[in-house]
Amino acid sequence: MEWKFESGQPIYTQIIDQMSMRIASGAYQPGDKLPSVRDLAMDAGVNPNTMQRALGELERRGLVFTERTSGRFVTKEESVLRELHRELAAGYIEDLFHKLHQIGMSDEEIVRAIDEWRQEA
Amino acid sequence: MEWKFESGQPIYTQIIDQMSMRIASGAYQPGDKLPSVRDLAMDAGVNPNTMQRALGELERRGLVFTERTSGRFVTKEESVLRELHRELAAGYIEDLFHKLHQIGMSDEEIVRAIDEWRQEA
Amino acid sequence: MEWKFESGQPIYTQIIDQMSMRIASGAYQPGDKLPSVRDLAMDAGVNPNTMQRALGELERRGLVFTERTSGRFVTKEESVLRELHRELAAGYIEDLFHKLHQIGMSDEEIVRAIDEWRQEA
Amino acid sequence: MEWKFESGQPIYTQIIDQMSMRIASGAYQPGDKLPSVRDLAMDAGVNPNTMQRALGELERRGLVFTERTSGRFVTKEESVLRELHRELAAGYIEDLFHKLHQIGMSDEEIVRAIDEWRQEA
DNA sequence: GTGGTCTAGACCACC
DNA sequence: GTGGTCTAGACCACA
Repeated sequence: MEWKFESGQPIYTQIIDQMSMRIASGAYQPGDKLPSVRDLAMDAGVNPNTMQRALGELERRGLVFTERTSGRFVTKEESVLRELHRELAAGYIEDLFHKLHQIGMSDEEIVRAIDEWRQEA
Repeated sequence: MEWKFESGQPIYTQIIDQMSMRIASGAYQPGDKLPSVRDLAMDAGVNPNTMQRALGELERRGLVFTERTSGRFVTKEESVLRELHRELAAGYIEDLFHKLHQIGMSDEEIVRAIDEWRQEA
Repeated sequence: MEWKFESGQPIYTQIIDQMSMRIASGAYQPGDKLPSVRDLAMDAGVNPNTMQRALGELERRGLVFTERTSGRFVTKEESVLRELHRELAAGYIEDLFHKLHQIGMSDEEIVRAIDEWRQEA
Repeated sequence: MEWKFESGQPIYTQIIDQMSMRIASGAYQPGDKLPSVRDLAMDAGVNPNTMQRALGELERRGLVFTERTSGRFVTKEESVLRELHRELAAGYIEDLFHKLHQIGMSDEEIVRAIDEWRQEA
């Protein structure tokens, strides 16, 4: 499991995104215990406070929950996980359309390009 | 115009991608003269050699051409630009499918998600 | 049993309030022997003199009484306990109305809010 | 305007509560510019980070909004302010019932005590 | 000047 | 050991 950060965006939001991805992809399964804040922070090479902030936000979103003295766990709520999938997909799709709009493609051209790509692949 | 680099991938390939994007988006128009290697390198905060290498590759791909005495220019060949668009679009589309496959979506689900997203937006 | 003090108010009055609450709530039952001044003071983390002063006031109010040789005891006088309840209740109710007046609610609105709260809960 | 903190509860939550109270009471009017994070922090005698955290939460709740370089302002959304009043009132009322339950009063006795208190006052 | 982010390091309560 | 909170101090982008 690797961390990859790019400049120009807060690290804690990038952690949120990458942790969300890991949960959505099943790298962390529902009910799994996450590594401790300190371990995650060391692994990502960031300050524990920064990791804590990201995890706090993930908790606020319902993706993880905390048991005071034993650790953090991935939620088992299916509805939350379904919504996570929906939001991630919407985000990535929006990114795609945004980038392709930038190079002058219309929605119709994009849809056509997707169809063509699928036939090739 | 800003440069954004992420760790974990060679800088010069990232420069190639971003320069390609600028040409495809029209930020650099066909026939435009590019800034000097030294200026581009300073602007991007990279070593001139790195920028040189990236520009060499862009030239190999036909996106830019050099006139010995006066500098580098964006190609005016429409076929090259069309192909650039096609390749960029294919790359982004592939990225999208890759990410969504990672979170367990099938091709059909992805296509459906795109349709839903377009209706919402 | 925990002690909680806030700045901005004399400690000994806060002790009086919290001891009153314990008696009213039955944490200390009528006739119960109280811990020694020294133990109470240590437990609360205050100077024995401060605790002594608070206990003196509780005695003046009739909530506790002293038997020279054996210690301090919670009163068994029902009338005193009834009055204690009445005063505590009045104090808390006054607090509530004070706070809600501060945010601009009239007596009628407060009563209505209480009714609504009880229906929800 | 004074700050009062009690031990046993995180400072940042107490700041949230007290700032909410100030907004609800009109001490800060809708649209008012708040003092800067640093000024508020100095005034409250806490670290700027702690104040920042509290203000961030107030923003998440919609009570204040930020204009990047000019400061933070109290929301003008009436619905948010109405909801704030409702929540504050509910919280205080719940506190009252909780405390009075602790000293053995039933809901009916509490309501009766409130009526009696209002007649006396 | 403003808000926003990040690090380093400390202390706490809980079990 | 766990998460949670707090401080001190730094740097950034923006205008």
